[in-house]
Amino acid sequence: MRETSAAKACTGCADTDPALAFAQHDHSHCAQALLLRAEAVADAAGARLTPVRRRTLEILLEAHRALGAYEVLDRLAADGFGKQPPVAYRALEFLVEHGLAHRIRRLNAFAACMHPGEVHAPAFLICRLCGAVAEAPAGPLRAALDAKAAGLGFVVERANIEALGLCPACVGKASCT
Amino acid sequence: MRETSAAKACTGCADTDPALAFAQHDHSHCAQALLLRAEAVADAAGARLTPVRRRTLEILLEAHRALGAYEVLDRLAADGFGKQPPVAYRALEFLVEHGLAHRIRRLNAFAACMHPGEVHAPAFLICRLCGAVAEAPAGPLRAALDAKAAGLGFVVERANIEALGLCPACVGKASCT
DNA sequence: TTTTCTATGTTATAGCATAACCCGTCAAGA
DNA sequence: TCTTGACGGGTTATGCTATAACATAGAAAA
Repeated sequence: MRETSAAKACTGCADTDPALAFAQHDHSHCAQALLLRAEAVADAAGARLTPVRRRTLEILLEAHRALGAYEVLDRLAADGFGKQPPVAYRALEFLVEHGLAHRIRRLNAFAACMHPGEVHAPAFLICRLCGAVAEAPAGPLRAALDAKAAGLGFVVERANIEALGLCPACVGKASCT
Repeated sequence: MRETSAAKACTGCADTDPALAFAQHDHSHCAQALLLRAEAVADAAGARLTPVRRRTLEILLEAHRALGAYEVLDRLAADGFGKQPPVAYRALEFLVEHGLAHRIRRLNAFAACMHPGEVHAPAFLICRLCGAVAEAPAGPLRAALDAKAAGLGFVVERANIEALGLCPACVGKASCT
């Protein structure tokens, strides 16, 4: 278990200090809270958070990092769900559609959303050394993008903003390169 | 040929009016100019724009849209180059590394860079109906992203900003949906 | 209850990307 | 001149990512 060893108090991955995005912490209770929020979000949308879907979200939350679809699939299969790719892809698609997870294209991977329910345009910060992924609020960025696009007559519906670089923990290690 | 039918004057895809990003135009001479610029860029970097690499760039320029690696490969093979995936991927990787082309992850595709040599952080506007891709300057966005990341102790090295939506030509068609 | 729609599972296949190896070319140094 | 090493480009083979198409079961609506 990656995350249980860190005793650092978790003030909530979900909705408080973004500076904790890269901090190691025990987030089991944030995960709990996020699951509850997910139920509410799905309910509000008239969608059903079925067992596979719920378990898929749990898997993403437990991993606390971005997982490939096939990694998710393996864990679903181990839990007695179907073991063919569409099982994972469908569940993940559902989560992404309802804003409960995000797809990180640079990694061909998926990560649980840390702010479900809120309207948000996230930017992802991906550490190229340790693979950690943080979800940073990008409202202003998104607004700027929309404005820029509007100037060209383009209407933005969805946007991916993904940055590759070094996280706080790795930025030191890499400097000796 | 997609682009030769449009008689609209091309004031230069490369370096002038971004409003032409989505305009159909005969860009054969911009392509010529971009190839020259590419030679200069490669030369300045001490890299060699070999026949395969040059031809790959030409292919992207001729297509005037994003091409999958296998599409590029087919055309390379037709021109007598190797016909195995690594041939295309290596050439494309070279072009991307030297800022002569961009990888558009949302499409698993590659497109020629319209502003080679300039330091630029492009944002891509992808039309979900016609598939057109425009490269919009995103300097301010990138600056904002860097600042946001810095606040979290993250150092951005590369960023992808990709927007999915409707281009000027398609925004009308879609309104009746 | 019957119908209908949604969800889950399957098989099969398509599409994207890279590892590992071989060989030829070219330039620098022995 | 010969050798050596870096680089480029070609190959075979394989792995990873994603979706199409179809079958079945269960929930919701009529």
